[in-house]
Amino acid sequence: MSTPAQQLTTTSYAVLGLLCLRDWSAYELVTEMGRGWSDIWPRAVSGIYREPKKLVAHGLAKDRAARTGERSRTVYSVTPEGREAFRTWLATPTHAPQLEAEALVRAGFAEHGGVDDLLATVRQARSFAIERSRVYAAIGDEYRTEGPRFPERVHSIMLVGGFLARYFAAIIDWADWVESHAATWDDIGDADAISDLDALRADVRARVEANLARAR
Amino acid sequence: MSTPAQQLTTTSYAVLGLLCLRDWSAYELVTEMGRGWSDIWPRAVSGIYREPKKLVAHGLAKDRAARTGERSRTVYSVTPEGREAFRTWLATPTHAPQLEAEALVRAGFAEHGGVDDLLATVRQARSFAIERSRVYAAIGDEYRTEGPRFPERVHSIMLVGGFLARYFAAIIDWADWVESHAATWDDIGDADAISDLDALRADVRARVEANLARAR
DNA sequence: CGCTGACACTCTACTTCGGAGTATCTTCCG
DNA sequence: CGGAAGATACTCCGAAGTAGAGTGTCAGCG
Repeated sequence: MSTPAQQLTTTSYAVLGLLCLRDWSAYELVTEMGRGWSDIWPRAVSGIYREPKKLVAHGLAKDRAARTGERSRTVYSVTPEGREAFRTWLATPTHAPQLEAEALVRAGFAEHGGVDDLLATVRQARSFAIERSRVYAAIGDEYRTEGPRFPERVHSIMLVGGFLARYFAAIIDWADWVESHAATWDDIGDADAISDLDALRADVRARVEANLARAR
Repeated sequence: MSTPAQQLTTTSYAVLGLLCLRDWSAYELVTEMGRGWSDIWPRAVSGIYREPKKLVAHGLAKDRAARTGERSRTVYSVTPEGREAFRTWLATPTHAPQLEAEALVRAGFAEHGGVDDLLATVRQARSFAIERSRVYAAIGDEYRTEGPRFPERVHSIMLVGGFLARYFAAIIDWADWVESHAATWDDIGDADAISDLDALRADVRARVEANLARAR
């Protein structure tokens, strides 16, 4: 038996992780990845539909046809080999996080626009973090009223929640910091016109050094 | 003159933003994007080489051949239309940030591996944040001893630095929080075996609610 | 009852992007 | 001088995203 040509990726393992929890139809996998994982592993719908097929090709999952009325759908389940492969993957080194923050690209060239542009950008980033926090607060409420969907793995979910809460807090904190300074700026085009530049520098320096002070 | 087929992307505008600062060879653009922007807008080298050509096709930049000995290279400069297009782009709404954090995928399925796997993952994420903070501390030292490369735009750079310092702090904080809990776990396979699960929940809840308390 | 809109459910073709690899010239250092 | 590192740029192929397509189900409304 030859190795299938398509390589398994982090996305493959994320889907495999879901299959280790229960059987899912392809649509359910798409919905679950969109609802529960897109803040830390965003993937296009088409890509998610591809993954379980790859897992089947690798022998890590099995598919079966199911029906809703005359409507056909495919349900995927994990194989023992799949469980083993997932456990093995968890023991491999992790890739570094990658952040794509267009708002930061814009802030990094703020001098080419206006103060209003910068403030609008910052407020959009802030709104994003608040809205996402709102979604997770609702999930927390749901857990407390109806119980978690997978009670046996709540501790793992809390680890993710703890990260996201801190990540969104960092965005909100940053946005407020920028706004507190930029709102006083008349002219953004030249650093010479920024009267509180030293305060900006001092904040950054103190925080970077605080991070380094936590090195082991 | 027909509109070129390839659409301009955030990467296009990031490169255009650099061109607004000075002329750059393609190699210099690749180096600069890798050094100064990859923590907020990571892009493959091959993709960056493609961008200035697109800008030229759109009339936002011009290219000219240059030489080092017999070695040829291409130097790109911004056009007035390019400057205007960049200014216009800065006034458009920004896309939400996107984070791909494999460590979080792993943490989110931690119950399928061992405590050691989780701790290793968390420590790798922590090391990443410390190392990146170290790079920015060195850049800060360089700014203080040799002066910034673009003194007129230091305030914009500080805005990016302020975000990254907070982002890395969030990662370090999260890693220490996870480690403080996970190091006491014997069995990670079932939430029933997690004696400090309530502390995990309380941390997440308090932080999510603190974020919401900052809503406007 | 029939129609419509939203949802359930899935896929494909094409384009863009990333990573790995390639190649050649230039400079520096032992 | 030779080798390593840097300068300089590109190609190829697989991964991933976008846009679009299609079909069944169900609830609500005229």
